[in-house]
Amino acid sequence: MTPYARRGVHGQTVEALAHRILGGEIPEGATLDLVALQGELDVSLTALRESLKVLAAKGMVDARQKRGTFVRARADWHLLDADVLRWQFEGGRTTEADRSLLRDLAEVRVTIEPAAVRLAAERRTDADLVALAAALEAMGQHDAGPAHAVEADLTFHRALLAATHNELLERMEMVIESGLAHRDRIVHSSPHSRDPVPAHRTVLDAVRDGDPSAAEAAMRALLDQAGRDLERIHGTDDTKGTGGT
Amino acid sequence: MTPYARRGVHGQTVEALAHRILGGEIPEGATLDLVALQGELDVSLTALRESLKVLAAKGMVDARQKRGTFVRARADWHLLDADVLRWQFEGGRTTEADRSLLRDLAEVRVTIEPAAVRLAAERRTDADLVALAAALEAMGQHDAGPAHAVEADLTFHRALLAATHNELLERMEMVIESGLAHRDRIVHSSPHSRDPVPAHRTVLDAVRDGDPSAAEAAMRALLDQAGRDLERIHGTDDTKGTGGT
DNA sequence: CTGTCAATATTTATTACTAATTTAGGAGAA
DNA sequence: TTCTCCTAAATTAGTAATAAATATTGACAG
Repeated sequence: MTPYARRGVHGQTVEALAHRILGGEIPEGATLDLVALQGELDVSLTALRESLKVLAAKGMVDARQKRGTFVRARADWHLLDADVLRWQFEGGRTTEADRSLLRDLAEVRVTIEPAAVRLAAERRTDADLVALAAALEAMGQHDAGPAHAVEADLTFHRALLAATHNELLERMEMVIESGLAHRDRIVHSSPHSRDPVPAHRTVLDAVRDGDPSAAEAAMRALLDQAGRDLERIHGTDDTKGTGGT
Repeated sequence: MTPYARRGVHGQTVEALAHRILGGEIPEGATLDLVALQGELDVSLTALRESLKVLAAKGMVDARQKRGTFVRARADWHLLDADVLRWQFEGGRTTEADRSLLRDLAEVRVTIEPAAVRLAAERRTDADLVALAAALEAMGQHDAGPAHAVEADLTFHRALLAATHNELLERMEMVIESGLAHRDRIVHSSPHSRDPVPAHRTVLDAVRDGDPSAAEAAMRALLDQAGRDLERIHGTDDTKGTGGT
């Protein structure tokens, strides 16, 4: 499920270290005291090193002989990595950096998704359409619980990216997913939520018709509406609002 | 420099494994015979495990008890990771998958960069403008060698992403970089290459003026021209062509 | 002042062993 | 038969101690 093995002591060690670094507890450029951490986290040196290897693979730390193991500059973090993205949200309560990340996330969505639907409209196969229709269907089942609806929403957007038949764009799923997940944390399943299905159906129709411009317009409308809804909730701190992307 | 520690025996092991998997030598879903690999690569079991940890962090393998360590489905690979991207090109000669990846890369650029310059035009600081101007300056020095020109080109586009002040978009650099690097391998520094500076200057001017629409248009023109040039070279296999993005 | 060489400290890699876990498969019950 | 639970084997996960490699530092010679 998760990209790296999250099982066992090792996984916990990775998470603990990641949270410390992403939370700023261990600042950029700091050299880690391996022995101290070893005792602190209660793991062996080998386990600690394997954990650091995972973080190194994500550009967060670098271990060099003599100089020691140190935290790399934030500019080197693989912020597009699914784990790094998740850790940032898990880390702490809503901070300033958190808010900034959220803005960035939204901007990426607005960048990627309209372009993606254009390609999807041009390349979608019948199988893609089936997947999209199924996701839309699932979104319509309001009685299956809020978690179900969110999952269906995500599935729809994932299917959309898959329909581009561009492997790289498909991987942007991680970003879209993070954005959606957090959005959901704010807009926690209000009973008065606006029905997200119609807007999504408009997108699907355009994709089915192979009309890139209409698809893009529909997607922009969808994102724009979601953004305004979110803003409204944020501003008034009122729990009524949107129910979907 | 590289995200994971590439030094020593360990780095080599990671690369070797990565190439085997990305090259299809070890197919998706295959379970790895750790002991066999250990002897084959001539490393200890621990070192092998640490290498696999790096690959696990990039979504390429998963190690589960009893079931063994196996190659994950390609859909799980972190294709947006700089290393994974690089390994794919390093792996083998120009294959069909390679060509497909190249197309995907180009599409991502066309998606990201026009949107990025819009943001850059709105948010660029004076420092950003200085960096952009410096990169443009460097591009103009035709006598400094082809490698220098390519590096300057890259620097320009990197500075552009930085000017968006969106950390996530900034990380897309990896993708842009891969695209540029490979483009360069095809368009190997023709002496008759078209001067890339004017098109880039148009972009810079629009960004300086804070005109998002003009900036986007200029970037689209730039990408479009580069794409057509590349296509022409590809089609006619003629070495004359573009000299910049 | 500069470059080479060696001392030194610290990480990386090896070896060998133990522990934890998970799934396959069988036993027994419904 | 089929489902559940339990046992057992297989394999990764983790520990610890040691050896090797390598980068930094300082000293010394050119």
